[in-house]
Amino acid sequence: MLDISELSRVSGFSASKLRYYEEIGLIRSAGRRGLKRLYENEVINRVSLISLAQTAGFSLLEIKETIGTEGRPDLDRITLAAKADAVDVKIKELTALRNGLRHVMNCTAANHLDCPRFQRIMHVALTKKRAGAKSRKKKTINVRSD
Amino acid sequence: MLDISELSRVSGFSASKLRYYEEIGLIRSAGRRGLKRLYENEVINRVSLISLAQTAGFSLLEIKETIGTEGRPDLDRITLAAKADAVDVKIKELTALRNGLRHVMNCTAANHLDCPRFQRIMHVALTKKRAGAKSRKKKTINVRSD
DNA sequence: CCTTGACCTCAAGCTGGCTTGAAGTTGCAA
DNA sequence: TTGCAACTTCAAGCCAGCTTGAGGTCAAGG
Repeated sequence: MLDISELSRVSGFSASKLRYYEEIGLIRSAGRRGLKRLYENEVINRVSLISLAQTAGFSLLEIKETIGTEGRPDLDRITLAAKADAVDVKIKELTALRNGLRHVMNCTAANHLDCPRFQRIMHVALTKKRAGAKSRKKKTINVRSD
Repeated sequence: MLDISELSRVSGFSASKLRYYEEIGLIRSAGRRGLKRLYENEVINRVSLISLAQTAGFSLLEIKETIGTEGRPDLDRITLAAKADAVDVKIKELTALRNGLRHVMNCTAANHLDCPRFQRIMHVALTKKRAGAKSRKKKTINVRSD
């Protein structure tokens, strides 16, 4: 069992962040010693995973829905599959972005964004990003023409 | 040349977002017709790239520093290389995350986060994420969690 | 020429994800 | 027993990244 300062040190999360996560149900303390929270060792894995999922761009709410509340491990295959696919899409976008950046580093074109080679590298990602313009559902929320 | 509603439709960005991006110097309008902004076609590539970079987790400020203000294409190799490397790290993390999620889908362990196979899949990413916390202290810390 | 509505500006508001601060409680060492 | 550092709660504050609203302007169609 860890107290909050130990968990903080081991995980790299501030104590306030850990309390906040507990408040919103992302992690759970196993009990108290007096007032003080006690955490099980498994929580370390959990916060690492949370951190990773944040890197992937998921909101805390999405993360909660995906990895569930601790102690209630009924992870839904469909949700998991959807998240895995979403991550996969992101991997492809980031790969294009990385390659694009690496090309630009060595590109002598005046305006890199208009360099044909750059555009070819980014093609899939860019056109996908643009494709959301109609029937969009995700991050850039429905665009009312005002 | 596009007006803001055309750019909005084509890019999937709301008009207010486009105005906001212009305000903070991320994009530029080529001029006005009366009051109304006119954008060059290249801006479409730019906003797509911005969107991609956001997916990669960069702040608008970082994006601005990396891709520069339009018309001033002095992209710095070192900055670009650093960003490309950062993206590369993220790709590796996301790959671990995706594989982890796909494993959990088919894993029958009671608590997935403690499943050894899951942990092995995520190992590199998880330990990296944890590395921010120096655990060089006198007291014996039981970081192992399985 | 007049209307219309798509644009404009500027300030204020909102959400997510925390941090900070004030004030209270407690385990533990002396 | 006392002292105090380390915790606690709860409310308020902060930043990024937008959106919303009120009120103004203007170019084009009737």
